[in-house]
Amino acid sequence: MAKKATPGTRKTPANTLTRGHKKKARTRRQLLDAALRIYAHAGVGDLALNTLAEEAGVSNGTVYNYFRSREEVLEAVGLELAVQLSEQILTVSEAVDSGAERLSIAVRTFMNKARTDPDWTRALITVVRYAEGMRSALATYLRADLQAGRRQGDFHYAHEEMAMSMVISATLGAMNLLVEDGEVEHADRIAAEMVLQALGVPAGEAGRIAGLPLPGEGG
Amino acid sequence: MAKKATPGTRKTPANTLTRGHKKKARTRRQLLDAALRIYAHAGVGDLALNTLAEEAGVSNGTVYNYFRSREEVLEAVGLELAVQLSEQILTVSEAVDSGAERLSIAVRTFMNKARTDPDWTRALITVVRYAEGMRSALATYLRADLQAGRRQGDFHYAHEEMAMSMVISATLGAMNLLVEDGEVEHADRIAAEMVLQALGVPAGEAGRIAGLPLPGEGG
Amino acid sequence: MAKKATPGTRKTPANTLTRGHKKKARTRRQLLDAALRIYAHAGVGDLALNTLAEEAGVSNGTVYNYFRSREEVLEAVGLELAVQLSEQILTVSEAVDSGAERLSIAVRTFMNKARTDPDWTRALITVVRYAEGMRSALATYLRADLQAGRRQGDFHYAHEEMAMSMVISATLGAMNLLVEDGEVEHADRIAAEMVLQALGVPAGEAGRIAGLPLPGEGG
Amino acid sequence: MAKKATPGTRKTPANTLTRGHKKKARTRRQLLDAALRIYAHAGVGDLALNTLAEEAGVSNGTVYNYFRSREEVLEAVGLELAVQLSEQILTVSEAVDSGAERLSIAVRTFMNKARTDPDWTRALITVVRYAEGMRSALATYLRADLQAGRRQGDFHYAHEEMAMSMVISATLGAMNLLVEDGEVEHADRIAAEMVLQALGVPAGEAGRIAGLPLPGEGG
DNA sequence: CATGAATGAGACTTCATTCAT
DNA sequence: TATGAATGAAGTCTCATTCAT
Repeated sequence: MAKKATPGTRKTPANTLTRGHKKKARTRRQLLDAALRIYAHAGVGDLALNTLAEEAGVSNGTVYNYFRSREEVLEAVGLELAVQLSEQILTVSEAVDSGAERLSIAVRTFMNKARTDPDWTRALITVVRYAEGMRSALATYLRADLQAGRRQGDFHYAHEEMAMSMVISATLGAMNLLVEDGEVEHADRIAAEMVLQALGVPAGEAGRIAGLPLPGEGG
Repeated sequence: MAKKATPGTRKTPANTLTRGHKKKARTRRQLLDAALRIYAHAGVGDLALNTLAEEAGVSNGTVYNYFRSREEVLEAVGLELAVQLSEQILTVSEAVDSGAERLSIAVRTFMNKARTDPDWTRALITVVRYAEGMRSALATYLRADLQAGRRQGDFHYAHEEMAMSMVISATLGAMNLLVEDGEVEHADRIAAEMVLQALGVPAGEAGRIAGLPLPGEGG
Repeated sequence: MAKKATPGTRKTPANTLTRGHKKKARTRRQLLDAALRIYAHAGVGDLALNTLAEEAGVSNGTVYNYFRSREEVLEAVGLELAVQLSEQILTVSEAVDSGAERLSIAVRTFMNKARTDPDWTRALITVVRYAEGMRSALATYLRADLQAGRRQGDFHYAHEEMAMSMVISATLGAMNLLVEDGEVEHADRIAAEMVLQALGVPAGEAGRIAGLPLPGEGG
Repeated sequence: MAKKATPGTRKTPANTLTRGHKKKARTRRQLLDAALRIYAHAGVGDLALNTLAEEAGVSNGTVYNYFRSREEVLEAVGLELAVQLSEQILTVSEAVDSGAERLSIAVRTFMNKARTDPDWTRALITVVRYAEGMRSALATYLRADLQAGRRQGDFHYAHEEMAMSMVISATLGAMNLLVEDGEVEHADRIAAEMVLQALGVPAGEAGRIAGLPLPGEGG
């Protein structure tokens, strides 16, 4: 057939260790990781399955041992991202009761993630745009904090869905700015402060909450 | 670029088509309008030139008399939308000096546009996502208002780019909510109020500004 | 891309005359003819559209300018064959009133067709097997003759559907024998005689009818 | 039957598997049975080895322990069906000497089989269409009856191959009608009568023979 | 022998683009 | 310029077959 490269077929002298035993789980992860890498550098529309296979180092047909269709790949990637998202959110702010503080921590965590892991962030933004369902996943975590903040007298918003929509959009917008246009000093605090203010927290209080040390930051 | 004629693209070199450019312009507009209609109901990835030609009522080959490639069509559509956007913005708030009020008017105008013209709104959102340059067009108008508001002591933001990014994202997010999830009472005022608050306007003042009658609303 | 042959694409120095004006109709016919040729030499399952395109001398995508899917190609080929079939049947036996004679003429005509045009016959057999609807087309013509023959006291059958099924099957079986196993002397008369007898025509009478000169045979 | 050896593919070199061939034979049978079930509900083209393995309850790789290729599976299925066919034919009409009666019994037996076991019948029809060699297997049994009937003065046919071809085709056609279009009263007798008449048996005599009680029918 | 993940050729289909009329 | 048939690269998906375990 005179192929030119045949990257992931038979010889693969280097990754013999990948030929182990938990192959199935490993391959699935390779595929999902590869998909996230592609998302980070291209749009959803550009996730071609042969590209995905190549990036994951498997052959064309292997993708279909794990997903029944292209659509299912996209779903799975979205789900994967949502799971990673949950971990981001749940790890942090476990011991915090204030809804405002929790929201601030969440916003700042995401902003910092955007700074330290632009690829993951780009993938997230891509998926959120594509899969409206992703927003629901985000909203689930958010809603509790919004309601807590309101109960606690910190938040004053007229319409919960609008509030959630704007918090999510604004945060993603800020993350996008960070990822695309480069560094901004204290971007995480600035973003958190604006979000808090948007929800009715007075400027001074918003600045104070946004300036609290992040849990685990040692301080 | 340096092509010699560039007939239907951008500059229309003034020597070629002094005659018969009437129909030409009309066909071009048909194509752009058709593209917007398609954008509204599908994504960018789904703008097939076949479909575009059919929607515009011309044959597929004709598209290439006006655009050199699909890419150029997308660019032109983005530009077209930017122009319509300018009209939206400039028409309104001409006689208003307060940056905060001007911003409020802009946000509310867009929100109302989202309510009354969902197709145009969907197209706008689609294009903004696709063409990052679109954000710049929006930012141009926005920056003046932000700076005015700050000069006038209404806005207090720490980082102008962050502020612009969040205003744009939040507004588009709110528009999207309106378009996809249906009616919200006073959505325009709620959105404006939140945006103003995010920029540091105290709650009461933000509510007052967001509640002012829109110019031309008769009131 | 380093393709190796690219067989049916551009050069084709011989059929420059096909580049004429009635291209569309011509191409469609090329495709249908090619499909029949393929049917004759392979089964329905082997009608790959790239094979079809190559056989027809057009490119891969051109097929889809004429048919929306592979399924539609198969349908169209079946229909085409049915039309040619009608012509076969209707041309002959126009002036004959006897149902038995008409049936005999039909059987013999098909048998002779099998002798003189094995490819067409193989294609017919292939399609009949594949598309059950084809049998209906045949049955339509047949039913009238069966009923006429019965009214005229020649046919005596207990169940019309069974009778039609057996006439069709038997005739196609005989055609298949002719096509696959070679020459048989007076195959047309033998087949007609057996079919008539199966329908209750006494042996002598069946032999007589089957031996009548065919219309247009000059005799 | 004479079948007990032939466990693996074709020749079974006699030295290899003198032990443990019990399970092997069982798996092979599972595969063949599964193939027949699939044939009954789909075409030959749809017999995917994946599906076959699943239907047989083994993994896809296992198929290749019993057959060297898909082609060989198809052959084996044809052979298997031929064997089952022999059983059908030989069981019946052992004590009958008249060729006409034997043929009548055979036709009626198959017709009844079509009524009581549509799956087997569909598989048979599928295989006959696919494997031309199957017709030979049928012809072998048939030829003896045809010749006996002719010797005994019952059959009068002009060409033995044509006669066999038509008997087989007509019977299969009638079976197909029964299987696809549902019940027909006395379908077996009607079919037998028509076949006998086709072979030159006078109507009354054909009716009488076709109406004889089937051996084992208790009559 | 059994398993089932991996492979890759090949089929179907879409669509941006070209070009003769 | 307008037309629309033709093109072919590229993508989605299937499935017979191989092979390490």
